[in-house]
Amino acid sequence: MERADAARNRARILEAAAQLFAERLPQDVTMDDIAKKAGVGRGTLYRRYPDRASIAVALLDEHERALQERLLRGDPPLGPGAPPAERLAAFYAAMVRLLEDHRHLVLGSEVGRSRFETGAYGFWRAHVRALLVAARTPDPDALVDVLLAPLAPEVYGYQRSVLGLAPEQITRALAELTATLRSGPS
Amino acid sequence: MERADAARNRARILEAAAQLFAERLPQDVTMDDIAKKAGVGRGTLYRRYPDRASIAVALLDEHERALQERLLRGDPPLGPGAPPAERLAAFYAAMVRLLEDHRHLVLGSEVGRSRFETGAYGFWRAHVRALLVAARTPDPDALVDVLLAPLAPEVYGYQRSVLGLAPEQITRALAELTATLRSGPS
DNA sequence: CCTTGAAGTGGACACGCTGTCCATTTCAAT
DNA sequence: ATTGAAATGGACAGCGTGTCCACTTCAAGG
Repeated sequence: MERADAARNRARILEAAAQLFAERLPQDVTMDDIAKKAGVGRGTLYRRYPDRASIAVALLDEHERALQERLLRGDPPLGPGAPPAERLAAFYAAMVRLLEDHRHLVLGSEVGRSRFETGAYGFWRAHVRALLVAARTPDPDALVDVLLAPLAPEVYGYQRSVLGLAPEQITRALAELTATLRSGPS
Repeated sequence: MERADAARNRARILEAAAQLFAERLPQDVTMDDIAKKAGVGRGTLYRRYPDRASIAVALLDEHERALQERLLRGDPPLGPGAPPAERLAAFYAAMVRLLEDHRHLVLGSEVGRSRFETGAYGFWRAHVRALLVAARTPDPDALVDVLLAPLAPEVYGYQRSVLGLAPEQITRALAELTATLRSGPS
């Protein structure tokens, strides 16, 4: 069980980190900033979260879980039941939504480590790979990361912030990629 | 004009950096390492190259120029003349080749800054965008970065090093994406 | 060949961030 | 109230960065 002071500090840390991530670029938020803002010592911070990424992951966790749950057991086309190409399109749309709602957190969760090492990536990968297999795509293992690449937070951030594209435009462009599945084995 | 000692040191720096990038992960190569190995002071190094990325870019420059030249004026399908979908496939194949041959350099060229800021990305972007326009794809601006995303060095590195995929597999998977162009406006 | 000043050099320095360590404090179970 | 295990927080060492400037080297002109 978690001690009272521990729980209090955990909450403080997460709240402080959320604020800082919202107002600054993730790489400009230092562990010291977070500790200071949370009113907590360095050691306390490091005890739970070894780096920025793990804090962002903690903040993002519930949102990602919710989507993972819907992918596994939700209604079609996001959940099981629809044809693979449509499920992929629905997945893209949902991910764009997730990226849009938590852009800075997602960016923060990848500072330092590469996105492939995170648990979430493994889940998205397994999901899309299953869709590829269901669609009888040749060599799903090679295609899956290719199809996930456009969802990298930096790509999305570039499209939104620098190019000024609307989320719907991006979703539509991603939908074009599902032609890959629709056209069947080549 | 460049002074003799300046030219000598420039050569030393590039050679030292090339060796270090080859034997170590780019983020583990420090400016100090490069200066030390080149037998040059910190100040001298920073005078020409403000960061690691600019050194990697310098090393990569001629290879990227060569491909850019072939895209503009080479034979089809890489150069002008072939249908857009085939030119895109050829571009993918050439990029895989470039990534394979200079993987560590490409990775090094993106340490710190995001890949979208490099001059090279702008060129690849313009090229693919022109192909999309030629194929009468709706909203080329949204699709172009999506199609370039799988060529991010981290993605390629992950597929090669962690998953153990062969370059040909990756090229083939990328070729599937060109279905997006072949299927015509939706 | 010598002078000259501009270009180039290199290493010391200050700074900021990271991650660890441990003496002290706080908690909750008895 | 006691107690020891858990938690805390700030000091500390280490490392990499980027800057600064006294010194050196170059090459052009007399």
